[in-house]
Amino acid sequence: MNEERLDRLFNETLKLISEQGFYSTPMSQIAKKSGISMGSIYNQFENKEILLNELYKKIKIRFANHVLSKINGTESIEQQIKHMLGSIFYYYSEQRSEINFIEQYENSPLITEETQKQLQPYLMRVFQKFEEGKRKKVISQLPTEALIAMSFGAVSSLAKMYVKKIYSSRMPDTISDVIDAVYLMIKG
Amino acid sequence: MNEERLDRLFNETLKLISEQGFYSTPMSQIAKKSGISMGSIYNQFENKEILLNELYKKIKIRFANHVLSKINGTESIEQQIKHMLGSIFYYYSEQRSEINFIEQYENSPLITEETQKQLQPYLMRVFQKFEEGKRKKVISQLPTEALIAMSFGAVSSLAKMYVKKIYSSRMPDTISDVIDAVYLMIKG
Amino acid sequence: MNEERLDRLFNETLKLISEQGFYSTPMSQIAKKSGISMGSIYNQFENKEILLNELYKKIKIRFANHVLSKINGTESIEQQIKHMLGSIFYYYSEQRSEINFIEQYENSPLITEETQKQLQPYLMRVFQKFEEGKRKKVISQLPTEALIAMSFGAVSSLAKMYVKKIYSSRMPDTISDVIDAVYLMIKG
Amino acid sequence: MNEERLDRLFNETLKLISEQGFYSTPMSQIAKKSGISMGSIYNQFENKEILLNELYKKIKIRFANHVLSKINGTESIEQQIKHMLGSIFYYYSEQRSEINFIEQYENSPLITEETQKQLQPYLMRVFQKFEEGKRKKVISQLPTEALIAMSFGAVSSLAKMYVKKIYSSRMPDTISDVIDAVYLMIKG
DNA sequence: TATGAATGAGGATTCATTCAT
DNA sequence: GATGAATGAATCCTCATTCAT
Repeated sequence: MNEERLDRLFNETLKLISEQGFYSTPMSQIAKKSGISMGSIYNQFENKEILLNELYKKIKIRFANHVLSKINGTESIEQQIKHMLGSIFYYYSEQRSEINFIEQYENSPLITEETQKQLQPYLMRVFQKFEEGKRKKVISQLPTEALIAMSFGAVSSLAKMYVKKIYSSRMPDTISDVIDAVYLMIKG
Repeated sequence: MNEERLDRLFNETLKLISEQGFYSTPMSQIAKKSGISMGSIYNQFENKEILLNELYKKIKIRFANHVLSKINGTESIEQQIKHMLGSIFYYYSEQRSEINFIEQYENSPLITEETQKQLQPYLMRVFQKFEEGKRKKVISQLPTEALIAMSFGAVSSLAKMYVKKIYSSRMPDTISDVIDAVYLMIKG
Repeated sequence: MNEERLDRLFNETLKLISEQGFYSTPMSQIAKKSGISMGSIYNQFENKEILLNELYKKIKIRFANHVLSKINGTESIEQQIKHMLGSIFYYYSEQRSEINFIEQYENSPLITEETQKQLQPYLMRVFQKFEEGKRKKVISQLPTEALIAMSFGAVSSLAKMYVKKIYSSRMPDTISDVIDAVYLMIKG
Repeated sequence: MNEERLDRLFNETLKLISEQGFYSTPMSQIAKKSGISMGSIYNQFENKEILLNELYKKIKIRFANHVLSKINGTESIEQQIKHMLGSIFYYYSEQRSEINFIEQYENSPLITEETQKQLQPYLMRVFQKFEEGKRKKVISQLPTEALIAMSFGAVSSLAKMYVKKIYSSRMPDTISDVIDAVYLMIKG
């Protein structure tokens, strides 16, 4: 299957599943929407579960790269971490299909230890950045994983709430305030 | 259906679904495990979706009550909020089936605006407590929903990570440190 | 599933498969013809393979009982064996569906050692009858299994050929001659 | 398609089907194992059924020639017939794949009258040999087809039983005894 | 009200066959 | 000729739901 077809398959699958859920999206519908026959899909992916797993990895890596793109600079650690948090917020707010898919998948029995492990390398650079911050004493000495979980969890929850409009629409004005607050938490 | 049977039904459903997921848990299995016939289940709940929705509400309310039980005291706002955060951490760490079910449900197409609204009253008291903090200037003036989302998001992410053992097992020692850090974030 | 329905299912399955073969007979057709829904069939039999296996055992036992019914008498060993051979000939000639099914099954990868073993007890009495003949010196001292295989193989081949009409239709006249000939073989 | 490729195709097909059965052996697997592309197979054989039919005829003829090779001699009719029976026994015992394929095919709905007729010429010489025996009064006056069916059926059943090891392993010692016994049957 | 056998629409998957290269 | 990716009809099987007892 050439790249163009594969892309189409992934994109349509993502769209359908984020709208309808895994189990309300039959393979036949994926085939129809993407214009790829079921036979070809099964030629490429052993079964539905594997298709979804591959899609998950692809999207998760794309997300990781988006966040990582903010930590290449020569800025201060504080600026780099705040940029990361900002791009997480952005991704959660804007890339609704991707985030919806990721959260469905991560809370389903489909996810495996194995898959999680395969994605670890992509998180390594984030990890190292926080460790660097700890060494330089610009952030708290709490366990690194804790700092990452707390800050990423805070920002993503915020963004999800924002999108759900439970919280009307004043958010954009306060994003940088909010990220400053989150940074206070990890600064200690 | 008497209360004892209903409880049994809910408990077994929760257990099965948290282990296998919604779509890998047939009604027939629920009937068998709970010792309630399928006829009786359908007599009580129009269909599977409604059964799950009722179970979701029941569990979510139980969770809310657990957290709310911490804000009845005469302690300082800070103490009360820290207790809430602590009980969220506890719940996420210990009540695995409940949390797993909740997260599956909230990330599935089964959840509806309607259901979310029905649960709003239970969050009202949390909301009021944060508002009180803002009035008394002991916490930040950021939007209340933002403060709640950030702090609850930080603690729950932390707890989930802790459980997954990505973060080995030193966590219990640092829970209060971590909660202190989260409080810094909302204190502003 | 009550006995009447089960009988209907077995009979229609037998008929369809002997006409069309295993793999050209979908479960849906079996369901339709027998008037039993697919759900009910799968409620009773885990899968198609198991349904066919059960049918095979049932038919094979019926066949065995038909043959065994001839060796209860007080006649001479020779008479009893000749009667058995006659009833094999009859069965192969008349019960076309049963024989066709049995031969399809025994030459397919569906048959298992296990199934063969389960049917052994039904052949025991035949075995003992031949052993008795050997003890009484009325038949050859060749291995008992060989005597059975040879004589049953001869008669069944004969019957199959007869049915296929390769051999026109004079057979009925000579059945007893033929059985006498077969008996010569085992008499030694 | 050159002869070498065709041979490879037939051999691999035979092997696969004798191990897995017709319907558990996809064309794609045959293509892969034989190293012949599906396109080439379909270029040579209109469809799967025709491929199998051609293979059947090829194997059946090979078997027939093996048996016929025993009746060219100048030996007595008795010796020639016994040699044929011996070679049938040998073939059934040793050429497991071929025999398995033949029996699967002959008991499936794939076999046609037409195919059977095409193979008749190969049996003609066997037929004539038995007729000669009848004329010379060295064997029974039963219908020739009956004599052939009985004797071939007896020997092949014996060999199949022997292979299945139901009958442990003493057989080789007694083959000639057994063939003598079979000859008694046709001698009358 | 409780039961659970019966139903059949719906979905995942397979595989013979085609055809553009 | 040779290739093998692409096709989609056909099949097995599942499971939410019903209803006679």
